[in-house]
Amino acid sequence: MVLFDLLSRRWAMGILWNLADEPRTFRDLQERCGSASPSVLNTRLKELRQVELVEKTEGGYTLTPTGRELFDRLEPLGDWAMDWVPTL
Amino acid sequence: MVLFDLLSRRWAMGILWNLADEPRTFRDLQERCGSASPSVLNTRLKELRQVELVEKTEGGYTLTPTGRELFDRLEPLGDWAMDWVPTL
DNA sequence: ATAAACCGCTACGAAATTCGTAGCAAGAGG
DNA sequence: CCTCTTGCTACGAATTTCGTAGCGGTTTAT
Repeated sequence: MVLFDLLSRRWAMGILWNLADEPRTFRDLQERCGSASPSVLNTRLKELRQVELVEKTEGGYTLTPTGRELFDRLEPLGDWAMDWVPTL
Repeated sequence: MVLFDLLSRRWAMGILWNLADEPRTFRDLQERCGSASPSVLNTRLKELRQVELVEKTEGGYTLTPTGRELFDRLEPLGDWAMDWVPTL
């Protein structure tokens, strides 16, 4: 599964998640992703841009239309997680 | 995000995906996950069992009810990926 | 009963990924 | 100028994953 392989790289899902609301700068993303190291973050952003899920605009990094499609499928998962985590 | 952290470990999603239809043996899972090394596979299974998403029965490894709930949210993502991948 | 095959899993060194920190070049503002 | 912020690179250390070998146990075939 190509997608799973891509998403299971560290911070990949977190990036998509944090770009959902509004464009974010590099450093903004960094903070929101538990202070991910800039090298990994940059690598991940390159990968996500290469497959056109994320793009860079003047406002910062943001989701492409395709990226948003993916996010829409990712959101239920995140929502479900909110209810699930406390049960641990 | 605790769930994202868990799922973004190698093979985690693949395991859930492959347990969806029927219980699988250790070695069966191994093949289906692109010949993941037994050490990682075992580590991942331990983790997934610890949070009770997966359990071990006489028939092999299988999803718990909670695991299935998660899978139900994961499936749309996989389905979407099928349509998406060709566009690369 | 013995061999052959399959099972779950451990061991362990090599390879790849990620982390953490430091810091540079470029642009904005004072 | 000087300072601040931003995007990003560098690089060694720490962690994760890989690949392969193999052990002990159970079933199947001979």
